[in-house]
Amino acid sequence: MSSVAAAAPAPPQRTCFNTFCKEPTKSDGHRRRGWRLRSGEFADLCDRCLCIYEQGNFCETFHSEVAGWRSCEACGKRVHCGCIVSLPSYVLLDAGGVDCMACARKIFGMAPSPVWVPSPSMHHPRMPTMRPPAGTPFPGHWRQASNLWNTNSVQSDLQQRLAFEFDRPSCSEKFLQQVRASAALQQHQQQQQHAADKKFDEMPERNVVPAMPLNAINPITRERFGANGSGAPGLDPAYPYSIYHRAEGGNSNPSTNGLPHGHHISDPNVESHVNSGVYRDESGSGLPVLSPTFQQKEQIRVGHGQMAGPSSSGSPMKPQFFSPTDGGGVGDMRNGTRPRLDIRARSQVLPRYWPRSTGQELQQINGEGSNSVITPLFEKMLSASDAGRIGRLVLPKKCAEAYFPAISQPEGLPLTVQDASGKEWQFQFRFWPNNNSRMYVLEGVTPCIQAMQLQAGDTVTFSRIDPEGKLVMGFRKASAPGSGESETQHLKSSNGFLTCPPPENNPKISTSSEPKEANANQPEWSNNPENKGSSLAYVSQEGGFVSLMSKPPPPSQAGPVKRKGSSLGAKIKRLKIETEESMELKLNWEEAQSLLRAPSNSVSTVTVIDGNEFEEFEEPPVVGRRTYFVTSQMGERHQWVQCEECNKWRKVPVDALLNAKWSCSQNTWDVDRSSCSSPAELTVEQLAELIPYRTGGGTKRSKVKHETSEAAIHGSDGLDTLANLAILGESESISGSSVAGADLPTTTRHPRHRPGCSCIVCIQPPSGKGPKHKQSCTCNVCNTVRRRFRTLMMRRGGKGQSESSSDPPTCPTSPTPPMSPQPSAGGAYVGDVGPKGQSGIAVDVGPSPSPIESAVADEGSERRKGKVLATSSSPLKAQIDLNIQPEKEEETSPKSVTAAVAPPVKLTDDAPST
DNA sequence: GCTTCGCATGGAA
DNA sequence: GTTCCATGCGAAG
Repeated sequence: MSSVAAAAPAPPQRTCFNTFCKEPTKSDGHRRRGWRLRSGEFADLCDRCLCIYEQGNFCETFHSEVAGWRSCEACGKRVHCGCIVSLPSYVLLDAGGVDCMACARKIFGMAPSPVWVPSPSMHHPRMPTMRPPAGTPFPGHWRQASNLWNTNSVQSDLQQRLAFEFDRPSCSEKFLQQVRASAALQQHQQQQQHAADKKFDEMPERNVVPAMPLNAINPITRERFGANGSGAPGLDPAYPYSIYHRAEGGNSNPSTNGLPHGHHISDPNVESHVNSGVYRDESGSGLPVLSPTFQQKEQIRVGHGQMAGPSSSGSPMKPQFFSPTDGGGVGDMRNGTRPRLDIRARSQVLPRYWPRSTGQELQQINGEGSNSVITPLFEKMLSASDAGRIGRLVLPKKCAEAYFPAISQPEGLPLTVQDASGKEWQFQFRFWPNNNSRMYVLEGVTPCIQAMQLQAGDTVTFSRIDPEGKLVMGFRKASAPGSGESETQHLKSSNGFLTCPPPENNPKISTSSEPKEANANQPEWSNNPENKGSSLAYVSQEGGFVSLMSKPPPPSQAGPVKRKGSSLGAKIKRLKIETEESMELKLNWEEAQSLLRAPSNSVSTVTVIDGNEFEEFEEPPVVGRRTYFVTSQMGERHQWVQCEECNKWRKVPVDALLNAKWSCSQNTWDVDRSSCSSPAELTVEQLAELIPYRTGGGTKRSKVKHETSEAAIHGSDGLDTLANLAILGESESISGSSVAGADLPTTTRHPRHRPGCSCIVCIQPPSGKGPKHKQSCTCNVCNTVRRRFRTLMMRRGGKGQSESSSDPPTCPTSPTPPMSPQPSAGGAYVGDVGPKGQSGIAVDVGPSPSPIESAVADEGSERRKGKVLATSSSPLKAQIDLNIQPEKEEETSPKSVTAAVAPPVKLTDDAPST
């Protein structure tokens, strides 16, 4: 490494900046300025050094003994690689080695139109080398930055540091100076950068395609560097920074230079790139993928002097976007207002809005052979609000301020956006004042959204075509490639650029700018032919649409299924996952899929769309096969599940997760009863003792005892049973969801959410709201639950022998099974008849109850104690008044009770359980 | 009663 | 604590 470069910060001195020289410099006020230093000043050189430097012989003269000399692969000439002065004197070759600039000119000058080829592996993108613009005097203004690009080391750091600066006019030179100054640091940084690169590669945002020239002539670069001069033959002045890939045969080593075998200019693939202006990934994906690292480089390349570099936040990945119009003063945006040069805002664009447009998408925008430059600006996953009928697309503030015209009035201005088919849409770009800030929206997007058949979870992309300055809106369906839905009739590529025919050619896509009410009224998911294979879904009461048996979007892209009150949508939206991860989730979902079934009491509506039946339910799905948890006197816990085919009840392990469609053949735990022909383990009567009464019938415990039909058993699913257990003895029942959400129906004993009441019902938040309760939760509800359980235990302990065996409660998740009959949280005692004559069986039903559920259950238990005891042998005969005041109860609760508390487990709709 | 508009709210980052 | 933004919601048409 050159000591010259290492001594980048120029100290005030009177001697030649070249430490090998030490000649005094002139102090006549006319210093001989060499290269620019980081400080912005110039290396102060003596006359001799300056002269040599200007001739490009600085290294050869003064650094000949310094490490870093290499031989030109072509002519063998010694070239000093590393010092700041040597930067323009060589070109790094793709296959390794260097060419001196003279040879590089000869070799590359014979090449066809310049092309740059991305790495076959986005993990190791090819670092482009550069050549000077034709006619640029060497080593004049142009500075080769091959060192910079050859390694990732300097690049990220440098771009971070220079990002902001570079987007300003006249920063290019500064940038290049920085490049030169930083080149000396690269060797020290390589190790660190290697790790950083690895980190890059692991980042999901790596699949980013930069602003790309598609056979493009960047007007700015053309302007800056002039028309084709007298440079090397074949050099296109339109590509002053074009990246050359030297045909090196098949000796490329991706590990060393990121290029695959055969990636040379004669490669048909490469040729096609040249012809089409498309670069693409050769890794087999067929999609052009570039790392952000590459993107940044390419921005530098194309947008020389216009790049909005990454922020200095420390993130090496934050891509920045530029426009040839930015700072160049050319090509004002079509919509009237020049883009602002709010680079800070741009640098603050959140990663989730970073564009991930593929080259194919961009090509579709641009069209074959177009000379325009596509600049992906940002993208956004549509929220339910965005995709809804309101017609407002909330724009990320930073993106709006960075890429859309500046607006000072809330009314904003109309914005013409072109879609992939060339159709132009008129939106209103405006904002609302919001918390001393602004909230930017695009209004009137409904027609466009509908034309694209977009829904929540899909992604809209915004790009810009330069030099026209057109805004282009594309989209990407949530069922993106890899979802295995290639069989769909259209939009199979799941983006707005590939296979979505123009609306006029696609009867499924409205060409009207008027909202399609019919479509809008349809449940989005089921209405979307994209979702073939979907078969079951329900519309939530809140208006949210929940796919049930249907195939939902990947979790990473699924639109929110709940509206306000649920953070699921936002979480999902912000979840950045890689394809592999999404596949994992997909598989998990498929597993979970088998746990879903339609609610028993819900009437479905069948809609036929494109020959596919979609069954919709008004009620949320029931998750998993209904089972009944039973604990014997011996503490043995297991589940009872009914075979779907033969209706026989089978005993399965307590931890078994059963499909909604479970049959004896899946009884792998009991081979003797793994067939429907095997006899039942228990008689129906015995089962009736085990299984609580049916739902919704207003039946009481005593009634259950006389209920002997399996249909009766079947009529109650886990949640319903849980709820009914909770208020056993009441004439009303509570649905499972009501239990979870405390959306209790009106009872004769307690009004729904009576204001001011502190009972266990009223202290709960309204349905679907309120915090989730963890085991350590000390909220009022949970504390009340605990209190009441202690009370219950104490009361039970004070009663007869049956209660005396009421040990700490058990629950399905309890690690220590009880050794005696006991009520579990949400469970209930049943009679003395149990499997194989066992008595004192505690029954848990379904999922682990939440504290709220436990509370209700406990209250039900208490009520049972008081009310049912007199008429039943069940230990749960007491009754509790829902109007009980917890405070008063607390006063009467013994302090010494240390009964275990059922682990609070929040039961949510989206949590699969059995 | 429906839709649209504008702002407010609150969860998440 | 601040900012963003998804969405609720009331007012107006």
